[in-house]
Amino acid sequence: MADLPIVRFEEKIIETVEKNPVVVVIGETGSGKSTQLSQMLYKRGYAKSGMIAVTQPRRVAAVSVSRRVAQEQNVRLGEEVGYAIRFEDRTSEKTHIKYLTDGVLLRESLFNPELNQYSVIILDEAHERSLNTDILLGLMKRLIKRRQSNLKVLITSATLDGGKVSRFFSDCPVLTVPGELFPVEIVHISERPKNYVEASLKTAIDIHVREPEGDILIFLTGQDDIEKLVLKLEEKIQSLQEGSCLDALILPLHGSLPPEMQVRVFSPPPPNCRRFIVSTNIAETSLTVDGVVYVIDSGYVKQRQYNPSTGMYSLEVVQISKVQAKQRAGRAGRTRPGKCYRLYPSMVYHDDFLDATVPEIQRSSLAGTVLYLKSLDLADMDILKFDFLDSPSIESLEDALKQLYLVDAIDENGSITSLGRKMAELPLEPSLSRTLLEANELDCLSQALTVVSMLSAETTLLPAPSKSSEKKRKHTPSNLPDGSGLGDHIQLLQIYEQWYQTDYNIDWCKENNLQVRGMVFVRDVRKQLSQIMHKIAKGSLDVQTSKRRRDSQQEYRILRKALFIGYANQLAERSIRHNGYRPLGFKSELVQVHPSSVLKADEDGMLPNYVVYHELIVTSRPFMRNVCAVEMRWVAPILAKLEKLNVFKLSGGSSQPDKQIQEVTLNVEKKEIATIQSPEDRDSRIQAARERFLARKGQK
DNA sequence: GAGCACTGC
Repeated sequence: MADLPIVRFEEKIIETVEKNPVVVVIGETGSGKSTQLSQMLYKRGYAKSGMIAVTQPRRVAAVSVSRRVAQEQNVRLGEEVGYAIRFEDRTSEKTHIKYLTDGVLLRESLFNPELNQYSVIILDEAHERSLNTDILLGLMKRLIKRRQSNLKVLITSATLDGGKVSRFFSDCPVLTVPGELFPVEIVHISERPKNYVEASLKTAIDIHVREPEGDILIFLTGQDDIEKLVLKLEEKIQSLQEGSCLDALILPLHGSLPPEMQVRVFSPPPPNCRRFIVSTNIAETSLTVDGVVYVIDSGYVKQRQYNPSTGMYSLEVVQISKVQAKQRAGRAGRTRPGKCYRLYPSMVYHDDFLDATVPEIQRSSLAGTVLYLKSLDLADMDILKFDFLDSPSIESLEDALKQLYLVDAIDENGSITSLGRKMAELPLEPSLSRTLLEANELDCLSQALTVVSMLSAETTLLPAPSKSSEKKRKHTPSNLPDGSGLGDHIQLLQIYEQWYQTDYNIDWCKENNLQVRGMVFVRDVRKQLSQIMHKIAKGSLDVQTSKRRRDSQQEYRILRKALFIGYANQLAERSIRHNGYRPLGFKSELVQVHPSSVLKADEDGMLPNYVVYHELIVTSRPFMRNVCAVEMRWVAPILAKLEKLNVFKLSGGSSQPDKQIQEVTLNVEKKEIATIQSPEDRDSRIQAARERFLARKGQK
C-alpha cells in the first residue's frame, strides 16, 4: 500500500467506522482518501456481504482512481476492482470495490432503492456539492435508518467544514487527515485592480522576470479574457530582452478547446522554459497540471444560475468562495513549495467572499430532480420538506412542480403519473423524456431520439468561435441543412441524418465544423436511449434515410407536435406587432429568438406566432436558444392547463406555502384568467389576431 | 443580430 498520510490513521478510521453508521473524513488533496479508504475497508472484511462503492463527481476520476487501486491490489481492472460510468460498466461478479460516478449510483438507486448490493458507500469529493452528490446525501440519510445493521456510509471532503455535514447526519464523528501539499505562500494585492487581465499580465511578467523556474497557472473567467491575456503575454515576452530570462510557452486552457489542445498542458515543458497556463476553473478540479509553482487568482468565476420566477438561466461573473480560493492556491503546492498571488485584498477575501460556493442545487432548475425523487416513492415524502444539506428555495421547488404538471409527469395533486414514472427512467431532462414518449405515440420515435440526443450534447457540437476565427467563418458559409425554416430542432435532426448517411464519417464532421467528440457522444446517447425505449417502442428506432422518406414536411410536423407536448413548460407567444416573444407561465418578460437560430420568418419578416424553446438564457439580453415552430391549434389545451394550475395543490397541500411566493409564480396565470374566460375564448382571440395578421399581409 | 464556466445520467 502506498505511503500516504491516511495510512497512519487506519486503526482510528476502522474503529470509528465500526462504531458508527456514518463517518465524515476530511482530507486535503494528497491525503490518499480516494484510493486508500476503500482498500482499508476491504482488508477488514467490509466487502463480505456486498460491494464497497466509491462515488466520484467526474467520469475521468472514477476511471483513473479505480485503475490505481487495481494496480495497488495487483488485480485486473474490471475484476475485483472495477468502475461504472455512463456507457461503460467495467465490473463483474468478482468485483468488491466499485468506483462510479454519483450519477450512476443515483440511477442504480432508482431500480434498487435499498442499494442492497453495497455494504459500504463512500461519497468522495462531497465538498464540491454537485447536484448529484447533494441528492445522494439526502438519500443516504434516509437509507442509513433503514439499513442501520448492514450499511456504512463515509463522506469525504477536502475542506474543513465537516461540522455542517456531521450535524446533518445527527452529529456523526469527523476524522481529519492531513494532506500532502507543500506550503503555499499567499500574497494579496492591496487594491482590487480595475482590469484583472492587465493585472494578471503584470503579475505574470513580474514572476517571470524575478522568480526562479516553475510554471505559472492563471485563473480567469472565460475564453474571451483568456485569449486576450495570451496575446498580451506573447507580445510582452517578445519585447523582453532575449536571454534575460527563461524561455516562455503560453498555453490557453478551457473547455471548448479541442482535446488535442487541452492535452498540451500534460506534456512537460522543454528545458529552460517556463509555461504560462491561462485557464478557466477547469484547472481548479477537473484537470491537474504538473509543474505549477505559481498561481495567479483573479478571484472571479463564471457561474450559471437559474431564476425560477422567470425560467431563465444566466451566466454571470461572480466572486469565488473561500473554498475555491483555497483550492486554486493549492494548485501551486503539488510538487514543491509555491506561491499564490491573489488579485484582491485580504480584507475582501475575509469579509466579502462566501465561505463555500453556492451549491448547484440552489442554482439549477429542479424539474428533473423532483421527478426523480417522486419516482422513488419514499415513505412520508413531502417534496417541499425533503431533507437536503442545503435546501433549495420553495420557489424553485414549486417551479419544478409546475413544470412537471405541464408535461403530465405529475397530476394536479402532485402525485407522480404512470407517464412520469416512465419519464424518470430516461436519462434526460423531463421535457425531453416527455417528447420521446409522445413521439412513440405519434410514430416519430426515431426522429425524436435523434433530436433529443443532439440536444444532450448541443453545446459541445459547434466549436465555440473565437474572435480570430470569426472572419474565416463568415467567408465559408456552412453547408449544413437549415431546418427547413422550422427551427433548430429540425436542423439538429437533419444534421445527424446527414452524418448517418456518411456512415458516421469523422472527416465529414471536421469538414462541417462539428466537434467530433460531441457527435460521437450524441451517437452513444442515442444508442443508450434506444436500448431503454426498446421495451416500449411502437415503431422503428433506427435512423431514417431520405430514401424511405415520402413527405418530410408531414414528418417534421408530427415531430414538432411531439416536441410541443414535451416542451409544454417552455412555450412562448409572439407579440402581435414585432418578433419579441413572451414565455407563457412565467413572470412576463420579453425575449428574443437567439440570432444563431435557423428559424425563418415569413415574407413579411414575421416569425411564427408560437414557438417552444429549449432554453432561456440571459446574456446581453434574454434569448431563447433552440426554438421550434409550433401550430396555433395545438396551444389551447396548454393554456387551459396553465389557467387551472394550483401550486398549492401540486405541492400536496400538506404544507402552507408562503402566500407571497405563490402570488408571484401565479402572476401570469391570474392575468390570463382576468382577460379571458375559457380556452375557447382564448382560441377565438388567437383566431382574431391571426385574421388581422393575414389581412395586413393581404394589403401588402 | 450574438458570443457560453464546468460537470453528469
